[in-house]
Amino acid sequence: MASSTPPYSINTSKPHQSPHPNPKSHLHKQQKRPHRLQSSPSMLSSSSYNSASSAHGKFLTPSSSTSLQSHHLSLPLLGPEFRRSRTTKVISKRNLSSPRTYFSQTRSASAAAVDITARLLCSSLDDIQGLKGILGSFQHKLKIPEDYCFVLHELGNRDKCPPKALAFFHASIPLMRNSTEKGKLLTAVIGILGKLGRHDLARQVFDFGLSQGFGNTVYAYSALISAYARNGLSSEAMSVFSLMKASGVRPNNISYNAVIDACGKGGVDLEITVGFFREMLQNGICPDRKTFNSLLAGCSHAGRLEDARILFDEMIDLGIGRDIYTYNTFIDVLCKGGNMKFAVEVIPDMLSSYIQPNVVTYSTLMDGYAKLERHDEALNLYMEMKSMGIQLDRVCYNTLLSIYVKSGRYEDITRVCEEMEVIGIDKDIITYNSLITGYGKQGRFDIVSYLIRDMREKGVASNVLTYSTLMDIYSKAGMYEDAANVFFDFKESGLKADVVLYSSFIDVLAKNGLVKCAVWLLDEMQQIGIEPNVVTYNTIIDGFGKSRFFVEGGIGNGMAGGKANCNQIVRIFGNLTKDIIQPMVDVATKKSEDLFCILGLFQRMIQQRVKPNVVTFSAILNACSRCDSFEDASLLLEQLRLFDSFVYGVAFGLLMGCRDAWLRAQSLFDEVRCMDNSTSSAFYNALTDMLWHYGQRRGAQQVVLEGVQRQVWENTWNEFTLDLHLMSSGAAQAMVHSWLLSMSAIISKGQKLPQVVSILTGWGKHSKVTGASPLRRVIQTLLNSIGAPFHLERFNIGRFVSPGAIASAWLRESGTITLLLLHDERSQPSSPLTLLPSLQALQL
DNA sequence: CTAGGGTTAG
Repeated sequence: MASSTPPYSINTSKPHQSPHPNPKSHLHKQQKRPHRLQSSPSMLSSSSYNSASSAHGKFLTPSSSTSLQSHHLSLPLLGPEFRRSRTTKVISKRNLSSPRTYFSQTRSASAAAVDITARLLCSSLDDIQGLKGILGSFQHKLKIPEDYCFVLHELGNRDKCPPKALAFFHASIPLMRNSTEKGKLLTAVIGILGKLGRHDLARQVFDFGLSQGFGNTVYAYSALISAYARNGLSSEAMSVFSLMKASGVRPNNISYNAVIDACGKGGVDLEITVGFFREMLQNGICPDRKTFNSLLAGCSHAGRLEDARILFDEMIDLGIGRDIYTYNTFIDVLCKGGNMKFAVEVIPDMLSSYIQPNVVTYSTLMDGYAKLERHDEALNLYMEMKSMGIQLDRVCYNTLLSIYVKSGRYEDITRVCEEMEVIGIDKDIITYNSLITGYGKQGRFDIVSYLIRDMREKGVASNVLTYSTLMDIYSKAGMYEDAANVFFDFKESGLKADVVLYSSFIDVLAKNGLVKCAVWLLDEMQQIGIEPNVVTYNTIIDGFGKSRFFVEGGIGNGMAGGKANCNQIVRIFGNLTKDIIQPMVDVATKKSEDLFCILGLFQRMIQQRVKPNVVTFSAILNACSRCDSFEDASLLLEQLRLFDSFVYGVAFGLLMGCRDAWLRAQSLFDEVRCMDNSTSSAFYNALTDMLWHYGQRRGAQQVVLEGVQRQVWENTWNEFTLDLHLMSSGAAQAMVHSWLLSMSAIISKGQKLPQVVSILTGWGKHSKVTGASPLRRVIQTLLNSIGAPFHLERFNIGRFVSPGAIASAWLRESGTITLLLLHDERSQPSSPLTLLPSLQALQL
């Protein structure tokens, strides 16, 4: 095609994924077309993953760097010394030995330990004296240190109250007889605090141990590394690991496993993670199955399917063996890549190794299907799991809930909640966030408020996702002031913001045309070290020209050059919701300032190497439609060239009425069609709107027909019914023309129209007021202007109807066809003029 | 010391 490879790929992959764009494609949608298999199609061609044809020994020698493999780990992961230094049996056996469990600790605990635990569980927190009293009365019966560790574990597992565990620790330390015993208690409390998500307290108590001279042990360091690992704080874990070595404490295999685990979870570059692994080998410490499982999880996180498969195979070759964790992690890698076919094929493999799939296996697979929107298959697995007698746990319930939320099966949400209640599974923050999303989507803000109160009562702490979710649901409902208040509440929460939180609030601002405010927020987030991603930018670009309210003194002027200021934003939103409509000082000035802002954004995107995707293009096209002049729009469109000359060529060509652009447009349309419906229809809507807006009405019509041919808008076009509810106003208007023309063609062939022909506009997707659909008004105006004999149905204001006979008579009138035919304001001569097939079919 | 779940643009 006429394109050179664009400097950026067009895709809508999530920023944290590592895309491997199909080099042939301009447009690429990750969610629907997982890329992992594309990069190496033969990778899993055998149903047996450890077949002889697989990559034996790849970890032992640097892999030959073929183009397909160059992005895989080409590493001598295991040097020859590893092979010699161990027999596979020793490692296998070590892994098979029963792990030290909570159960074994329970057995070692004395009756007194069980008693004091019960007492402490019902004692109140603020009563430190009481705690000391209880401890004093049991002291002589408690075994040191085992019983104390047992109590700590119990408090952690059952009470889930970090301060109480901490208080018990501090009260118990003086009772320990030496550093070793103190160290054991310290390790226990660090582990518990880490488990409870309080890595901050874990660090404090660790530092306390160090200062008191009993913390400088391999156990304490490992526990702290693991505490950070659990909470996804990989850099902290790595720095503790360094500190450990600097303090002269030699890491053991648990320390290495913990740091490798932290890296895998925390999204550390896989090469760095593997670096720890190599170091481990160099220091003569044997990796075990957990090491490999953690490495595998690292591959999963990084989306490196091929590396995961190599590891998965190597585990057998090296005699490490696989366990349920190995299989589940590997299945997860496949699910993350969307390769469900292969993911389910792992099950027979597991069974032949006498490992039964468990609730984790099922929830992984269910979620894999759900991510591909294959909800039915996900629910089938749920049924299968139930029939196998596998009890759902909290994670699995949450997975199920998210499937119901995504698929809009709201009545099932209630059922699942009741079921959880009956079984005695408490909702956690993920459950609450899902429920908030679900009920928010239904507009049940009463239930949302109840959920927030309920969380507070049950002591479940909100997290940053709760706030982003709330902002999103309020924003989608047009409750912008509520959305803004969520952001200000967040600032007082003391939680750490992330890119999604900022993007959500920026979206709220952008939806109200507050482009400048949005850019201030962009600055603010960068100042506190949060990098914007393509979503952040797309959101702002899309906000251009959306201003639908006026503010005293103008939004720009009052705060020009200043920083984002909460009070000012509050004031703006206050005015917004009070419907204060005051004349803007100069609307045109604001718009040109905003345009300037947007142009600056493109530069920032390029500087920060944020890759635009098809949504960026849609946003730019929409922004063009909102420009005050053709010149401004051209200026904006020109920026598209920086990103992708091919897409630019098509858009600009169509805008200028170049017939030649249609050939390239065809291939662009085909690429867009490979993406999911909402993504592609948004692009068609944006492109059509721009063409329509700038007078290229025949061009707009052609784009719409291309879309119809490719079924971009589901079931939009029937012979006698037109459903416009998924279309933008330009697209809808172009569509009405085409549809009426096609009916006219039908009539001219001698066919009769049915009793009633109708046009559906829906009620408007994001309209604040029911029935106040802008689309409906646009269509009404259009129908009036051409004198089409349609009227709104009495009890369905989203539907225009006309008796077939009347429509037919109107279409037969002499001037009607002329009215319906669309023309371009600009056209440029083309080399052999060809009518598009879609237009020929309509005999236009 | 190892596995699975929740959020953003169109």
